[in-house]
Amino acid sequence: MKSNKEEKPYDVSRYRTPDGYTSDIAVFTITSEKTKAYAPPKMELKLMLIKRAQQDTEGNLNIEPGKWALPGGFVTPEETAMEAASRELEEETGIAGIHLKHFGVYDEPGRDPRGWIISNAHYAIVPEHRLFERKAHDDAAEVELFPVQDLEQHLLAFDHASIIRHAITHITRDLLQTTVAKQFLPELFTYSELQAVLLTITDDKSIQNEQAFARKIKTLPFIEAVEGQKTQRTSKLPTQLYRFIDAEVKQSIYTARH
Amino acid sequence: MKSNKEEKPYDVSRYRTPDGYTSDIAVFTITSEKTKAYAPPKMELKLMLIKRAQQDTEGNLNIEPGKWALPGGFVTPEETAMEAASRELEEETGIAGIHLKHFGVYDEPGRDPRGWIISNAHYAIVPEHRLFERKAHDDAAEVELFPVQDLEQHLLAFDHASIIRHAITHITRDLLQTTVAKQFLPELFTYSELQAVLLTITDDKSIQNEQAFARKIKTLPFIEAVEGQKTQRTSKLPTQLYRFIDAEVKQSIYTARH
DNA sequence: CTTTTAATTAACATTATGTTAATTGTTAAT
DNA sequence: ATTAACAATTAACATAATGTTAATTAAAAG
Repeated sequence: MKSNKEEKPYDVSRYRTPDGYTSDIAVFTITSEKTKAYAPPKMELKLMLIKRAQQDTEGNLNIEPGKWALPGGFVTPEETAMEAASRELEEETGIAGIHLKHFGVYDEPGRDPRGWIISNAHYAIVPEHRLFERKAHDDAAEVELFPVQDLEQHLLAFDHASIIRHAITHITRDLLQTTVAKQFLPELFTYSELQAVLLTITDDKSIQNEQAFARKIKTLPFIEAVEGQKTQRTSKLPTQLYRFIDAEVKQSIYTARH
Repeated sequence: MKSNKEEKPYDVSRYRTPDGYTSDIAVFTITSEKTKAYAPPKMELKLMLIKRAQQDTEGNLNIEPGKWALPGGFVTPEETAMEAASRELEEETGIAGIHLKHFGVYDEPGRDPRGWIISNAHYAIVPEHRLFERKAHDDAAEVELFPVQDLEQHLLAFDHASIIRHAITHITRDLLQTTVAKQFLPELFTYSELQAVLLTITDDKSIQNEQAFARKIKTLPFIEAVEGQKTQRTSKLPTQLYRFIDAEVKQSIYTARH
């Protein structure tokens, strides 16, 4: 904030102020399908949306009814938008303590017919198994997981189509350029499980190639093999387990291979 | 926004609303110092800050006077925060049409003593030569460029110390992982000029090494050599000029070298 | 004519990758 | 007991990229 010429100190009443500040959440999960025993799973990235009801619980007509929308709600003055996201997510789905990341603000005039409402958007990563906790809580809205590919065809509320496109762009970039893939995986995982996560959002040849990827994972500075820990969940042959370690990742496009 | 149980449609008056929505801008420039003729310049990344006045032009006491702060101001309902950033930047410095990027929102309760004020933060890149246009406009506040290293020691307004740390983190990452370095350079540039820009924020060995970097630039898919275009501004030997081309850059930490 | 210097090229050992093939350890069927 | 199946792992090797050191080039400046 600069000291604006028209500004009187401590008096903000002269400005028109926003009619609301909301927090929206793009909830991603990866569903795993076991095609058979002792084989790596097929994975698919999905986004959770809720269907807006015709009317709220007080019987009032709802805005944008019947359309699919991101979960979210109004932020209160006692919390940050990220705290609100966490709270809303728990109210909506019963899931607490999950990974959240801010990725954008939506403040285009007219984006919300109710007034000047600013949306602070986050994406969340929920491991598939934690979604089972959800069932008990979905008392209100219709909730559904959509594969990220076929989202375009659905009728979305407000400017959520645009927000969702950005969310997918951001999570895709973060999966490739940060260690956030960790959030989709168990503490210990095999090379093929990590590979399956990455292949939900990329067709990179070096990641598709099993031999190359299995060789590469051993040299990554932010992943370590866990001595003596093996699993048979992806193959009959007991397979090495890995874990992410805290290591700064800063990769330059000017030194990387292309 | 979900259809909250307590929500009446089209009636937002029941919620407490923010007292203000501001747009702040971390204005970066790289200053070039020519140590001698026919040699690459020494470059340094700097951040522009303004010193908050004791009182505004109406003679009222100002808030957080004497502290250094990011330029910025209140967003109006007819514009986005980015448009406000662009407008404020022009009002403040007379510079129009420069590169802006959103990097965060600051909404911690109590961050601004004037009330519930949400800051939407951007960084801006201004080529050094465009700062000369500034002189005429700095009618009001004291403006100064600070090397990004020694910012910690200055007294900063509000939570701007924190915002500035994030701004530096983001521009550093973007310089290495996107082609935004383009914004600091002329249309055509030599390998040593690009190298000098990158070395303002990294000590990566492969970028420091001249031979390696000069060899590498020729293979980067997002940069092309401009046929027959050479310059002598960095050396006596006429030097090849390059330009950025539009090419999607998506680099994975799982395939890159470490 | 000589020195100076950034850019460029050369050379070569080292390391990483792409690719194809073989080996391993286990399950499950015969 | 033997064998087929198969994901993981290792091996092998040609190709490509990188790190490093050194030589060459072209122009300026004395």
